[in-house]
Amino acid sequence: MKVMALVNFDKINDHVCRCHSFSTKELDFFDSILQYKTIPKKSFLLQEGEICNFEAYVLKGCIRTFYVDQNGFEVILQFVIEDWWVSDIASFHNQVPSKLFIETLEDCELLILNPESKDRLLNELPYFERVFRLMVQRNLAATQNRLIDTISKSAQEKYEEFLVHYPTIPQRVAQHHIASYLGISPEFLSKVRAKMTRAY
Amino acid sequence: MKVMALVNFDKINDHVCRCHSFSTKELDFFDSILQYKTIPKKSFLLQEGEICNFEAYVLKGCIRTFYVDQNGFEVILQFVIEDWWVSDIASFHNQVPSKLFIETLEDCELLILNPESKDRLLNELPYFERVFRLMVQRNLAATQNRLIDTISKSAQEKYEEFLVHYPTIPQRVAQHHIASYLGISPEFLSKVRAKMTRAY
DNA sequence: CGCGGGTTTGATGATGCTCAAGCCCGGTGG
DNA sequence: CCACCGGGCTTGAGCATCATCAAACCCGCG
Repeated sequence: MKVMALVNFDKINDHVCRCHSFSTKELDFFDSILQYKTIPKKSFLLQEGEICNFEAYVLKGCIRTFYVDQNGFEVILQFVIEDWWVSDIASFHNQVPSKLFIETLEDCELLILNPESKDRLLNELPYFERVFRLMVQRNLAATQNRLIDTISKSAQEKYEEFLVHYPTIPQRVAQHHIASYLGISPEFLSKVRAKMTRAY
Repeated sequence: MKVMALVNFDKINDHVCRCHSFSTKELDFFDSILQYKTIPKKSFLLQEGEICNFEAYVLKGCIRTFYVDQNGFEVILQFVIEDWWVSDIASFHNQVPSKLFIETLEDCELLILNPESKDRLLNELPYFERVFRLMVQRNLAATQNRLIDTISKSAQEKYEEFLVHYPTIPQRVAQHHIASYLGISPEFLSKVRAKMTRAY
């Protein structure tokens, strides 16, 4: 209980209140259901074949979710940083084995929901359905935009787009991870960058 | 009222009951809110810049949603056929101008929800929140899978994947539309197909 | 100081695009 | 019934983009 008092719920409470204005009492209940956890960097929160049993809100840190294709190549789906959620929703909700890996890139502080606590939350406070639907909707919109960029833009355009959209990420993650996210080889990203600086 | 009696709601009722088992009475209310509409082929349900004011369940027909990039190239996001929903969710929910086009490829029969009727539905029958969340989740999972394929597979692999995943679509839509969906040029898709048949 | 991961650079080659021409086929008008 | 038209599909030549492989470099760390 003392430990709980050390956790700052302001950010996540603000976060959910952007979807629906909850009362202090409701927020207290919500907070009481969350499980605070710290994870060192380079840890796997989830590996392929496991059933994802969490939805985690990132208080601090940086995480990547990625898929490994049949040739052993990693495709990074998302970088997740402060004020975002991370999970494999398909695996979590259908309780089926995941096809994804989820790995911390920095030491992380998380607030975690597991399937039981999420059920409890939704039964108690049905308006949270909306919070999660909006979360998924935002994710879908972002993924659609990324799909369009992946299809219709050149490597350089994709990288420039990435820089304006996620200006803080390049300082936090390795360059070959960004290449993997963009769907290009690390060597080619290096050449693109060289060309961009040469062009002042 | 006579007209309504002609519309067959069985399919859409089955559809929503896969998410939550609703009573006959609840389903009747749901059906009464839906608006039946027929649309001839080659019509636009939505054009870039408009605010999307519908979520449509496809009773019959085939629809494409696509984006036009800065060079005027179309990128097809989805083919939507019977028993699927079509909308620009981002535009619909946030009431912001859409970046998408939605066009019928065949004569269509639709069941339509507009923002007011959807609100009414969700207030009356909160469990429908879940129906729509699952709908978005499925869409997200599909889009993620497609993103992975787009990044990690060759043109031929993507086409083969498309054939197994959507076996009925090639008979219904033009080949250059499939190329646009796969993110390859129509000429190259033609060559891929030629190569595949040559290899028996 | 040497090791090792990450990045850079260059040479070579594959994948897939562009452009242009020809073909197939259904629809239309004479 | 045929000639013509037009949209979509195919085919080929040449080319841009980007991957692959190998070597060198950079730099933090033990």
